[in-house]
Amino acid sequence: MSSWVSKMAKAKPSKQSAAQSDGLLDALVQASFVTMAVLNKIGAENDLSLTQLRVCGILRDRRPRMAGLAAHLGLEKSTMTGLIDRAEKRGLLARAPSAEDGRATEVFLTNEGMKLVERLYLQLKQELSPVMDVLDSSEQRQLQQLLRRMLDSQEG
Amino acid sequence: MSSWVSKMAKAKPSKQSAAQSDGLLDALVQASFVTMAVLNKIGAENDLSLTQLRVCGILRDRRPRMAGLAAHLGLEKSTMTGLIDRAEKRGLLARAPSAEDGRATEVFLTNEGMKLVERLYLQLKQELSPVMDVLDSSEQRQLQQLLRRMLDSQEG
DNA sequence: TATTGTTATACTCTATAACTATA
DNA sequence: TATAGTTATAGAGTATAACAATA
Repeated sequence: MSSWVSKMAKAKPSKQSAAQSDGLLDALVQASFVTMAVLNKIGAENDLSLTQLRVCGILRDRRPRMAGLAAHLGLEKSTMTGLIDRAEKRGLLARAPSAEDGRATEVFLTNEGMKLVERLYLQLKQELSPVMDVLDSSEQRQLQQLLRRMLDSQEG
Repeated sequence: MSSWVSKMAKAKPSKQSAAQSDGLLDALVQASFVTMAVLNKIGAENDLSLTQLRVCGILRDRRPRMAGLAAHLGLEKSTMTGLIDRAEKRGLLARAPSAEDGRATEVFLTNEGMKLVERLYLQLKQELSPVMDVLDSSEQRQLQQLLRRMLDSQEG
């Protein structure tokens, strides 16, 4: 059996019996954990949780409402309140009442937030480049297209 | 600029100015969030956090010590204590003193934990299959190899 | 002395339930 | 009545600091 959610060293090497699709599954999961570890690290270095980092990334070119954000992230509305509260207190983003719906609140990045997000994106690129650059330019394009096709099938 | 950590609908379509490597970066990050969402959902359905799910996956074929586990996950020792406490109380795993080092504690899955992990792995396979099956068999092999090469370069 | 693990403490993330205001 | 958002509360995840036991 293959290693699933880990690449930690095994005590004993196990036999190679996984089906092909398990190999892709494991690779996908492991790659995700590596990517998430990088995102987590970048967040931690800037006092942002993974969720807050993600919110900032979303706000980069959008101005959603609280409920829309919550739905997109798969979180409860009440969870968003605290999340946005803390980021707002730090000056990264702000709230404003919606012009169309008196009940709704829109969320958007402040100038400081925008500057931070640009910095974080560059940092992300830097930290993942060594991994991506193991592949040559043509392979990178190939990988991107394969991933993109999977993602686009997800009601993209 | 591309969507980075999100595939949420944009208010206004922005211009296509990202370099090629940004495209791969975004695809990688988005694929990771999709994968993590599936893992999170499977965990939630079984009252397991992402971290606990991961610990169970690691314990599938290993018997690490507390410190090794913490180092592998990038967490503090004290965090592991609570994490393992809760899973142990649920009967999923257990602790035993190390034979070689009187200070060390080994962690391993109980029979119940093993049964759960096998079930979770099958569920993960089922939930990610629709996404992976967008690609044909040869493309899947290609994707796996590209990801694997990136992962193996990471001191694998 | 250094390492392994736990305890105590504090803060963030998250969900549920109850509430207010608007549609 | 239904929806948008907040508040109150509780449990889990996480880190820091201090500690006990062993190496």
